[in-house]
Formats: sequence, structure tokens, C-alpha cells
Amino acid sequence: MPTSSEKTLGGRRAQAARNDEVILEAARAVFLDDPKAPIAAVAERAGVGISALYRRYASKEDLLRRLCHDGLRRYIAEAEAALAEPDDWTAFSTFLAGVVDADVHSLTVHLAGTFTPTEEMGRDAMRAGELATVLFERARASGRLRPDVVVQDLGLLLEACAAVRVPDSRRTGELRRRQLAVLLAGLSAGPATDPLPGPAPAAGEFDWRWRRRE
Amino acid sequence: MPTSSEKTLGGRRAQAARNDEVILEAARAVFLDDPKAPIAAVAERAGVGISALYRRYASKEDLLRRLCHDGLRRYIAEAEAALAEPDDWTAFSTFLAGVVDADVHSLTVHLAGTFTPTEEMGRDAMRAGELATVLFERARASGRLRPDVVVQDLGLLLEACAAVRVPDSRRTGELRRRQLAVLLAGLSAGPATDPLPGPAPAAGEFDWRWRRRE
DNA sequence: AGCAGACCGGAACGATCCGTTCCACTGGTA
DNA sequence: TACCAGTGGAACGGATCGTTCCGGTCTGCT
Repeated sequence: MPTSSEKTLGGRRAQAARNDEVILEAARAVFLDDPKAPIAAVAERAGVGISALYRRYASKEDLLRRLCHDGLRRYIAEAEAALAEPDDWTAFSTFLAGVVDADVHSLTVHLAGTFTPTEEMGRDAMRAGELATVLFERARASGRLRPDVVVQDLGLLLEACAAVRVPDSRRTGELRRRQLAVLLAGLSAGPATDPLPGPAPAAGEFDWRWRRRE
Repeated sequence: MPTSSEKTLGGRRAQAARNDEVILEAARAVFLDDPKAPIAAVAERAGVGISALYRRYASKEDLLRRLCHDGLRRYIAEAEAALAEPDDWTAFSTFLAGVVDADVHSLTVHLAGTFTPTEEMGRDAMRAGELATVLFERARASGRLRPDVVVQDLGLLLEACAAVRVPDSRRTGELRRRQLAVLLAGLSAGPATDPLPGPAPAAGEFDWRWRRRE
């Protein structure tokens, strides 16, 4: 059970410990590629049997919840790391780049609704929102953001980047960075641009994703 | 069989003719919302039985192909309409707005791969690409496009807009317009912007979507 | 009036697909 | 040596979905 002192473990125990990671990694890869992939696909990708999965997670929903929560934590970690950056705009853009690179959006939003969230996830989601707001406000204060964008636009932006997908995952990453660059340029204050149309996205307008679907 | 002189048709024939449209409309709405919805969902939405569907289309694949081809034709129509606009940039942006509003991208790209395309669709797809290129080149010639974008970036842009989706379809449309505005601003030539990163998307890089999946 | 058949609703069928359980087996551990 | 945590994968039961089929209705024609 103790994950510490992994190196001292030999043979069987070591394999078990290794499987912990292998399975999580495989699950992330598989569900990133297809949010409703079957459990068997994860086992196959991990090169283990199905039992190895069910020994660790009580159900598919459990695994999904874990994956999603990990993504949420990663989001928070990226935000906190970016907060250390002194330049406001750089902090903002590196935060977004980090989130896009880690494909956090697919891990959270696209998996949301397939399980009942825990309270802790609710708290983390709230914290994630606060951190993003701080970074956004700093970027706005720097004057490089056009004045008519709002924090909630970041959700659309991340969705747009996550939507880019080609069979090769490395290439997908490159294209997403490109997309992000275009979007950031679009969010930048420019000379005499037309105001953004429509009511800006409001707080809570995307909460429905977290309600259980189907 | 003749679709002309619809008004003179009474009773039963009229209902049949009406069903033709009702079914297509329902199918569009349903598959737009969920590309792999069951056939029964279409029938339910249309308020008809399943037989009414199978009387018109030999299989689900047939219906999907029809829908996709219609979308492709709509794309071409939007492009041709935009070509009439004298101002190059306006032509470009109204074209994109038209495609986004009609949700053509979901109808074509998201349905592609679920059926074997006909030769005519291949020709239409090629024509669509040519028209888009013409509009793009005109926009570039107008000088309002930043120099390092390529036609293929339009695919990413449309994908980004199609990715925006909330339960209410009217609101979805508004948010997509907003997203499009940000992206267009990002594509516009500005003062001293960093060059777009990564190899630009190349011709044929998105053809895989049309190959049959799963 | 009466009939043939176009048209329709929806139950039923058969083929998957998928989450989960179960059991036999293996190799490290005590 | 005896045990059992850890494992692979077949098997099960339920759900889903495309398609077929049958019984019924209404229309237009004779």
C-alpha cells in the first residue's frame, strides 16, 4: 500500500506499483483520445488485464473521476506556477499555453458529466476559477487585453484549442499552439477594432457541463 | 414522386411531401446536436414513425451522406454568395459568418467518416476548397490579413467556432459569432505581432477526416 | 362503392458493445 | 512449503441501435 520506498520493492510488488502509473497514463491517453472509450481499451493500452484496473478503481466512473480531478489539479498547478511570473501578460499567456499543452481542457470539461463530482472537486473547481480570474485581471491591468473581453471568454478559448485534433498527437500540439497564438492576438488590444459582438459569456453559463448527462 | 406542384396535392400525398422536409429538418437538428444519435431519435423529433424514414433512405448511412452533401452544397453557396461582395475583406468575413451561422462545419466534418463518400461529393469538396481559396486570396490581397496565415488555417478557425456549444442553440450562435470575431481579429494584420508558431497547416493535412472511421 | 396500393406507426429481432464479475493461475513472501 | 495479493481474460447480463416486418389507414382510381 505505501507508495514510498518504491525502489526497495522487488518483483511482484514493484510490478504492482508500476502498474499504478502505467494504468493511469494509459487511461489518460485513451480517454483524451475518446472520452467514451471502453474500459477494455484502457487495459489493452496499458498492456494489463481488466482485473488490474478493477483492483484499483471500483468502477469506470471512479477512474473517470480520478482522471478529471487530476486534470483539475494540473490546471491549478499551471495557474499557480504562472502567478510567479512577474510580467502580467507573460504570466497570462504561459498559463494558457501550459493548460493547452497538457490538454487539461479535454481531461476536465470533456469528462465532466460522466460522473457525479465530489465536494472536493467542487472546491477545486472554484479555486481554479479564482486563480484564472487573478491571472486574467493582471493581464487586463497590463493594458494588453482589449477591454471588452471577460474571464469567461477563456473557456471558449480553451475549448477552441482543445477542438483542434489530428491523428498525430505531436502535430496536434503544434497546431493548438498556433491556434492559441491567433486567439491571443485576437484578444490583444489593437487599433480601432470593432467591439466583440453579443452578450459576453456570463459566470455560470458553462456549469451545465458538470451536470450528469444521459 | 414529382416534388413540383406541391400545393395541388391533397391529403395523403401532401403529408408525404411535407414529411420529406420535416424528416430532413429533424435529421439535421438531431445529428447537428449529436453526430451519432440513433435513427429513432430523428423519427421521434420529426414526429413520424421509423418507417417514414426508411421509405426515403435505404439506410442510416444514406441519410448521413445526404445531410453531409447538403452541408457541402451550403458551404459552396455561401462562398459563391460572398464572392459577389465587392469589398475583399467583407466578402471574406461574411463568408465565414455565413458558414458558422449555418453550422455547416458540424454537418460536413463531424459527419465525414461515417459513410463512404460519393464521387460527386469529392468533386464538390474540391470546388469548396477552391472557392475558399479565392476568398482567402482576395482577403490577403486586401492587406488586412496578417501575412503568415494560410488557407488551411480556416479549417482550424471553423473547427474552433463549431466547438462552441451550449444547450440553448440561439445562445450558441451568439457565442460562436463572438468567437469568430476574436479569431478574425487574431488573423488581422496588426502592429508588430509575433509570428504564428509551428509549421502552418498544409494542404491535405485534414483529409483523414473523410476516411472511414471505426 | 369498392379495391389496390402507397404510406405509415411502432413492435420485434438480431447483432453488437460494454461494464462488471468470476475464476483459475502465478510467483513472491513469510 | 503454504499462502495469497495480484493478475489475465473469458463469460455474463444489460443496454443500444440499425433494420425488418406486419397490421392498419387513407387516397385516388375504376
